[in-house]
Amino acid sequence: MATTDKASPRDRLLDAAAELFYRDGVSIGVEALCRSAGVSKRSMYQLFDSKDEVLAASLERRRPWYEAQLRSPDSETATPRERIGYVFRRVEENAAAPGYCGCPYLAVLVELKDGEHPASVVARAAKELLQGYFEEQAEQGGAADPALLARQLMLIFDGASARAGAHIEHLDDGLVTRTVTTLLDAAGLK
Amino acid sequence: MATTDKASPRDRLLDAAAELFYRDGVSIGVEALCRSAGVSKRSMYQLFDSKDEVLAASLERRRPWYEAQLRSPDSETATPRERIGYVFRRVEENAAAPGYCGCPYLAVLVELKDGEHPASVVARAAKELLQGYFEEQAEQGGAADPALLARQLMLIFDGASARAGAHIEHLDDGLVTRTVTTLLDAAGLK
DNA sequence: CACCCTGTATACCGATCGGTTTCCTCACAG
DNA sequence: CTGTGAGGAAACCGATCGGTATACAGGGTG
Repeated sequence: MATTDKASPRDRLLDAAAELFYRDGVSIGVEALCRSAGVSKRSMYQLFDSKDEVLAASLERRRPWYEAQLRSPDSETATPRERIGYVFRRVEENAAAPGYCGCPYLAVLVELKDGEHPASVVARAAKELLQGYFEEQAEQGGAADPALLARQLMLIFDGASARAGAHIEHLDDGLVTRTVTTLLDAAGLK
Repeated sequence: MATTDKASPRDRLLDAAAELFYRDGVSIGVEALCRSAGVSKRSMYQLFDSKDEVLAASLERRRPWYEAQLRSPDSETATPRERIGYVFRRVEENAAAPGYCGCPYLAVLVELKDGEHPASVVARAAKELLQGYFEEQAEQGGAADPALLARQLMLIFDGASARAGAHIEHLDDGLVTRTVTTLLDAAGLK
């Protein structure tokens, strides 16, 4: 889609994989995946050992981008409260976009019930990273129990992502940010 | 499994479906499903039009049980706050049980990205029912904004279910009930 | 030119998918 | 006893699954 034709087969494959796995689920076939990427199955199996590895690699590839997206741009001047708020404003924005299907990492963890799956490992790491970021900010902001607050924020993050992705909740009225504010206040975050 | 051999093929089928779809996901095959239920494919396709209908019916069948399970036993004397707290204590208990895979309705909604799927309709109804229950209790308890509180509680419910089901969170230390208490307090629930 | 090296296209593999059909057994009604 | 209908066992259907192998086209480099 956004992938140029001059990109390497590997990049085309991973970009197509990220999009298709996200939109259609992990049960999308190798045939359809390769067709969409403009890459032959031969090349795919030359670059990766299995479809599972492609899925894992596509998640891994998106991680830095996903991470950067949640990081407040005015990272230097912002307060911890602002940085946390920024994450959830992004969630509300993303959820409103057409084609939103929730957090891709959580979706993969739910779809692949197997926690040993290579893609599950990547997804779990992404989740832990965000939780670590929350905890860091909570600590910096003087929260009474930074670890607790971080876990609470993850509950909201994943609950909101899952429900918006399943289209049983609309986050366009500040539900998430208001809820987060309540938790931040209760935690004593400056 | 727990199903007796004297149960009707329909009941055996739906019980096996509920268990297998929950544990292994919706991509489980009809062959395995029928084998596990001790029912021939012939009978299955005589009772239902398609595998999708079996899935939907199995969710529908579990709904009254699921619902009753979340309803406080001392329904008459309990306060709204106690009734809401009861739901989340059940979540914490269930999540600790081996083989827990999260809320089956949310899992189905995530796995079947198609919101028009018959099973998605059933799952969505189950979710709306719980949310309605929350809203009812919130109103009865004098919450400032009952609809808002109900939606907040659903965020926690689904976030906790999904994360515990994906085994990236353990709810055995009261994380959920403590978070809920914070929200109930902020909402001014008596 | 020949020689690789990538990469595409495609046929193919055995297994499984959702779904249909045939056959046969067994319980019960007359 | 015979008839009848329910239901299990299993063959079978075309399609698709993940994965492999063969054949061929284009672009460097000697």
